[in-house]
Amino acid sequence: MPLTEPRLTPQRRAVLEVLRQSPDHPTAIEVYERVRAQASGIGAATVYRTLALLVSTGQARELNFDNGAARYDATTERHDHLVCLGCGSATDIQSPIPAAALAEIASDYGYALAGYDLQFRGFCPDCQVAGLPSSGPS
Amino acid sequence: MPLTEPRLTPQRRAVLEVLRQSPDHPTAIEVYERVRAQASGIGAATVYRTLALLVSTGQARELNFDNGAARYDATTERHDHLVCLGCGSATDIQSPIPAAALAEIASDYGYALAGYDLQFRGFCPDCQVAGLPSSGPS
DNA sequence: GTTTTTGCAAAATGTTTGCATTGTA
DNA sequence: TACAATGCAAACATTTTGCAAAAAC
Repeated sequence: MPLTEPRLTPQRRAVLEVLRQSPDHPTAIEVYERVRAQASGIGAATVYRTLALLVSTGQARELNFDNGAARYDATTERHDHLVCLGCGSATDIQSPIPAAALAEIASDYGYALAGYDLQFRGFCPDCQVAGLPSSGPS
Repeated sequence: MPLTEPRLTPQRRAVLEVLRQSPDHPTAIEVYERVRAQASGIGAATVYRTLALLVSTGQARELNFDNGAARYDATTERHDHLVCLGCGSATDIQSPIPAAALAEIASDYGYALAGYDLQFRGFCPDCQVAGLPSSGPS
């Protein structure tokens, strides 16, 4: 555990920059590749460590859409996601759940709620079109 | 791809049995251990393959609460989960999102919705009590 | 007897960690 | 000069896969 504030090193700055410029919720390895593509050298372990740091300091969120790699989001305000079953893209959307519903669930089960994660699954407009020709009977 | 129906082998039956007797959403390895504990021999790969088969045939659901191991649920009707941040336990709950809200999302974003996953995070009653003494300032 | 299923071990995947080196207040 | 941060490689955890042996239709 560090005794001082975490430093904003060039590597950390680059990771945060890339994440903020990435609306597509990249994985750690995608962040790593994008940082490298933008000139500066960085190790994969540093990317993992930096992403964990950003999450722990509230500057990023970790997303778990499936059991593949974790994805990261620089949008830290509460929001939900539409995840496409065709192309895997994830779109930010606003939650349709009223806060009152949360409080009710909490009290019903004696839970102290900290938050929730909500993902909708389906096919995005592009994949609906693309899927039509090949989805017929074989 | 098999040309015939999947067979209900003893191993597959044991996996399904164990899962149905497990309300705690076990991981693949936990299912593996429980099947082994109940006498019959089975390999881990068979458990993974069987769980995937059960999910693909609609007899089980795969849960992704965090980026650890996937967890499995023999309750296939739509439901959501309360996940405890203290002990990791997961409780089934009913909190359906109104169909009207789903329809609105679909039309707003042009998605063909297939479903959604909703997990609440918080502390279960036991962990609220247990957490109090040790959560003070250090 | 042909096809499916199993089980093991190896490979693949995603992430974390040990540690020597580098950077910095 | 302490402490923090990096980068590499090794370790780790989970899951998938290749393939020969076993089982089922």
